[in-house]
Formats: sequence, C-alpha cells, structure tokens
Amino acid sequence: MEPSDFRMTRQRGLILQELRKSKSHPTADEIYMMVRDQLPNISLGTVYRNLEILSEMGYILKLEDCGSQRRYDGDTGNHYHIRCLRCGRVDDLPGNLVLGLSYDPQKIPGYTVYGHSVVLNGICTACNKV
Amino acid sequence: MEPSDFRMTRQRGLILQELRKSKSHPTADEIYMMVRDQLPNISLGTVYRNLEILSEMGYILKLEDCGSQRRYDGDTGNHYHIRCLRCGRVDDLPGNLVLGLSYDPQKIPGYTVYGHSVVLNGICTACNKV
DNA sequence: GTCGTTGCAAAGATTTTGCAGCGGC
DNA sequence: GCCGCTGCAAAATCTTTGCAACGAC
Repeated sequence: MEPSDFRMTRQRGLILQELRKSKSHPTADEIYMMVRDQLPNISLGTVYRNLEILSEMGYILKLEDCGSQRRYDGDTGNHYHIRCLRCGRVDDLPGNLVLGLSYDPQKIPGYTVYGHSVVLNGICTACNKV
Repeated sequence: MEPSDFRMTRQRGLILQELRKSKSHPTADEIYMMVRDQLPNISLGTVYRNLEILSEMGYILKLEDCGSQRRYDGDTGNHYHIRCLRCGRVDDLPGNLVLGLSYDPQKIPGYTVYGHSVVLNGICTACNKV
C-alpha cells in the first residue's frame, strides 16, 4: 500500500491510541477487548488487519519473540523486554539498561542483519506469590 | 511426570535423534516429516506430545522467541540465534560471539530473572538472491 | 500386569481471507 | 466518486486433547 492511500479510520485510530496508551504489550484479542468499549461493533478481523498495516507503516511493532502468541507494542523506540514464563506478561526493560554486543552484528556469515531483540525470561511478582 | 516413569519409545527416540542431528531449528511439522521416513504411521499429535515432554525433561529446548511459530532446538547449551525475516529460517550464532549485559539481570524490579534470549534479525543469503 | 504412550480424530486457539456494502478523503 | 476499509463469517494454520488399544519396563 502506498502511504498516500493510508486512511485514518475511527477503528484504526482507536487501535493505535489504545496501543500507545497501554504499557502492557497486548495480544490482538486484548486490543479487541479494549477497543470494543468505544466501538462495540468492531470485528476481530479488523483489529488484525489494522495491526498488520500499522506495523507495516512503522507506527507500531509486532512482537514475535515474546512467546508463541503474537503481541503488539505501541513504542517503536529501541528497547528490550522481559517476559513472565508463567503468565505470559511482557514488560519493558528500563531504558538505561543498555546491551553491549561483543561483536559486529553486520558480520554474521550468511545473513544481512537488520536488528536484534533481547528478552529476559523470569517469573513476575504476581506469579511468584501463587 | 516422575523422571523414573519416562519411557524411551521408538517414536520418542527418533524425534530426539532427528532433532539432535538437525542444524535447523525445525517446527513440529518439520520434525513430523523427518520422522515419518522411518515411522510412517507416527501421528503429529505424538510429535507434539513428545516435544513437550522432552523439553520438560530438559533434553531439548522449546523456542518461543524466533517468530510466531514454535521451533525446537536439540542443543540445550547456552547459545543465541539469528533468524531470517523473510523465510523464517533460524540458525545458531557462532559460539564465540558472546554477549555482554551492562547490568545485573537479577536486579529487574518486579521479576525474578532466570535467563535471557537474544535473536538477531536479518535476511539470509538465499532470500537475498530472490 | 501396570500405566505411560500411541494413532486417530475432534476440538481449541490463533490468524487470515472473501465478499458486499460503507465511508474517508 | 473512488477505492481502501469494515463487519461478518468461513477458512486456514497451529496446537492440544479424549479415547481405546498398544507396548516399555
């Protein structure tokens, strides 16, 4: 799709707004729930289609490295995640925690590298109490 | 399941063997294909059940951080991965590429950290040619 | 012989898609 | 008014599960 053909519909705007407001990294279904408060007739298919388009256009990030179920991130800035192995919750790592790679990621044979992701795995406080 | 109740069936043995032999990080379906050469009647359900058990027992690793589809790794040693954004292929990073975290992963508020994963994202040579 | 495991098939969960009408620009 | 977008529903994809027979130990 040409960016010039991109239309900001009510559905798309709400999805983007909810995602940017949210600190969790919701699944498509969770976003669907959030948006339905304000647009009860929106369909889950529309949510999926918009999440796909918004990530293609660079407005949001598709997370495919935090468990089997896909999640979405309204913050496209460079940052890492931490994930609870028990409940699946995903949080941001504090921004000042910087990662140092001890090699040049451009020098991996067989690949052209465009980025990387880091996910810490643990158990969150809530799950630890159970 | 108590480890003492663990039975090494023909199916389980073959799955483990194929996984250890393989350098790719196959999906359940790909493992199913591999094993069917030698056990044509094995079912996909059996493959899934065994992969689950083998990973619980620590024989293999379940990869949930290399794209939406789950993959499995016969190498349980500490190592990182690189993934092709176009075809989904996953390779190991050479072992001498070590990661330096600039902080103590035990000190993340709200979590008890048990491990971390790093995945480089890029395009593999084969996909680059297309 | 016990009880964990298997093949089969159905169900569950997640994601994608075809289509006719709607609505942003 | 054009054409991208929507809701709906069906389909596709991936994973789990119930069950009766089988087989590892």
